[in-house]
Amino acid sequence: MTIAKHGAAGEDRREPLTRGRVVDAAIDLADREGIDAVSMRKLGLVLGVEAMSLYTHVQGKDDLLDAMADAVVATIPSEPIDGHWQAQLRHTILGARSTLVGHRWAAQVIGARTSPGPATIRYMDTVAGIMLAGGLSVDLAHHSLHVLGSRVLGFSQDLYDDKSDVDPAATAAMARELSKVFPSVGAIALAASHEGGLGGCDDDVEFAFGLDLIIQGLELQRARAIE
Amino acid sequence: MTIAKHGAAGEDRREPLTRGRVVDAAIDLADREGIDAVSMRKLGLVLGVEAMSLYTHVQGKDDLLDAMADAVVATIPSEPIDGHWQAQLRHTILGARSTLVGHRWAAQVIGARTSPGPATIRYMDTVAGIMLAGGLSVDLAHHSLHVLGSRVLGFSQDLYDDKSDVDPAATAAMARELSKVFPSVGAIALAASHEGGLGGCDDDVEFAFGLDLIIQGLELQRARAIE
DNA sequence: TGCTACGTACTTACACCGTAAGGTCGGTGG
DNA sequence: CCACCGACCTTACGGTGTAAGTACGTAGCA
Repeated sequence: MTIAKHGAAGEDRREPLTRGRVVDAAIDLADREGIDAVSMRKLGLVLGVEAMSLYTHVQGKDDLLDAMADAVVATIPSEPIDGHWQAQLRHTILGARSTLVGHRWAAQVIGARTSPGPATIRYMDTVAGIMLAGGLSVDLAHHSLHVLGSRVLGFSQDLYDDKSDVDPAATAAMARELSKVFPSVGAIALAASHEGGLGGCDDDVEFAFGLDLIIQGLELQRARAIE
Repeated sequence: MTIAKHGAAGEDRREPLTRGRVVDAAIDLADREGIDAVSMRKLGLVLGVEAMSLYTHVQGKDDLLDAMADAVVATIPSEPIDGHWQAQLRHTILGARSTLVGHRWAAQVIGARTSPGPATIRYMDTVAGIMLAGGLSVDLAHHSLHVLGSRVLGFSQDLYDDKSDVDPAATAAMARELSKVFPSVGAIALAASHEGGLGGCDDDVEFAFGLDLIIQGLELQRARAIE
């Protein structure tokens, strides 16, 4: 009765593939057998489809990995809690970590991506929002984002590529655009695009900032233990 | 006159391959063309050798990657500087970072490895030594190693696998063995094997420790900016 | 000296990978 | 009705890691 696909008898017709189903299946496969087991052929097998059919919903393997990474980040819980900004921040970051721990491949994949997806930016906006609301300066929040990003994700991901082939004006314009949807991240990006010249961040500076933060904290702990 | 290999005319005979030459060439190739360009065939091409010949000196691709990672870590400068432990630590970590920045693929590769090589342990021993000499408790030094490790290498690498199929006694024995060559790391491992029960480290605890260190540091910065 | 054993390098072959190119349906809008 | 289109399949190409088997120069020893 119902419309049959191809040579099927007309009853076991599977529901059509979608980008979401492909990505979800890939995540599932990675969770079960590791990220290396995620190949187009094996993924097709899982979905009862030829490998090449996946390319109608996904541009290529890289696009698939991007989508997987962002989909995982999208599942990070983001309900705010009460309390001062430090408790909020702690809660949010631990939530992110526990999500990533549930997908052991995720941190590695996210780290290999060149630019963050929408969910990732959204998450950064949440974190940035907590810090700005807590009274941290835009500048300090910016540094913190780098430190915490590298803490959670295991690397430091720039919001913009390091490529310097864009002029500051264009970068600033992009940052303004960003602000409409993600005000906190936008504000940070806007500030960075003004001072940094090229809109990028100096990785060396960010690294040293985080390092000094840690060393200073350790000294505090040491002194506290002595006393 | 000299002994010719195979069909060669007798003069252009290349010097024999060694594990070191293979690894060095692989590092060179990765530096120039990225880690993805490092394939057994391409590496063989660079060395004027068939791909399979590499397997005489390297157990497989994984072994090669392990060796590459450890070789890079081995080039981290380790000359101590004068000053208090904080300056020493800062100097050492920044040195490690600048080495890793020179091999952009390295952090990713190290992160994907399952256990650290000798050079990596040696480096950890240097860092641990600075902290212990600086007056940090073994426990605090242990936590710090985790925080700093994940800061430099972009991940948190356990000294032992998480597998709990070894009894505490054996782990402790291994730690004692380790102490002979690497006293500082050994001391930490020994302490961990006593308290942790299974000799492993609780990743969640380590993560929270580092996170709190950072948050506490940020609050300090915030307050300082206000005043 | 001759013979053996071994290490090094080569050849071949296999199963897998990502994906370019093109074919074949069924459903839909003109 | 028909032309189109999107989902799916088929085939094929050049790449990957590596298991297995082979050839050969050298070292050790009789």
